[in-house]
Amino acid sequence: MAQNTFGARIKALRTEKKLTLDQLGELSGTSKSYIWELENKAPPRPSAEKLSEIAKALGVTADYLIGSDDTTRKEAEDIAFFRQYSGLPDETRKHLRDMADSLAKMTKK
Amino acid sequence: MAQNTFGARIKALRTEKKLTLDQLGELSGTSKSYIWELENKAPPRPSAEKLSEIAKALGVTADYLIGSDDTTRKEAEDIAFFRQYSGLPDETRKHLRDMADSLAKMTKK
DNA sequence: TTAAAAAGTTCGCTACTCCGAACTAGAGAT
DNA sequence: ATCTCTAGTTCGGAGTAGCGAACTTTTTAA
Repeated sequence: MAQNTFGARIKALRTEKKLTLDQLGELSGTSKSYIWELENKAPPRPSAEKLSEIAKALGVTADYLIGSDDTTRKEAEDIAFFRQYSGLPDETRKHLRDMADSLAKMTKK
Repeated sequence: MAQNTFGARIKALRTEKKLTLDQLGELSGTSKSYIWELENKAPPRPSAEKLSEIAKALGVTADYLIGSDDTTRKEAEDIAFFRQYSGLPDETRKHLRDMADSLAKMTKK
């Protein structure tokens, strides 16, 4: 059982994505033992670097994981997506927008 | 002279807001000596907690300071604002939206 | 059932974060 | 020129982040 908000959020996201400790460790440039400690030991005080990499690997913002503000998970995912989108090349962004249009039409009628 | 992107961004924001090392330290729950080290020593590896508090004090996102992605400063400020806005009570948000409307009209004509 | 593989847990150690306190530089007043 | 106030800089050390490697538990395969 997670001992803290931060750990609980990581664990929730990790298990939902069906990642093992090892896999998330690899994805975020850290170790499985440390991921486990973050999830289960209190209080966790990761470096900004680790936090950022873990958040990126899980597709949310760092602030959501920290829980420093009351950003909701949905918001965190949206912002993370927006950020990723902003960094894509022009053509890819257009591609994405087109797909969004199609999807919007499908759900509308 | 700042020795790294991270430090350069903090320094730029701090001096722009006319804050001293001491003041930013106070605002972000840290010390002036440490703020100075972040600005001038390489490579800085602050804890997530410190990073988050400093970002909040400077009104930008943590990810912008880290420079882990290519989020622009404008984006970082917008996102930080959006986040803050989202956490405000209904009435205050309405208030803000009204003010935005007025401002929009003024700039339009 | 049981052997092997995968996932999770523990722990000791090294290296680095972060602070306080002392020091230096600069700016203004007299 | 000197005094004072403020801002910036240096540094030693306490405490902890984060790792690897060994260990335990759970899952999978036969």
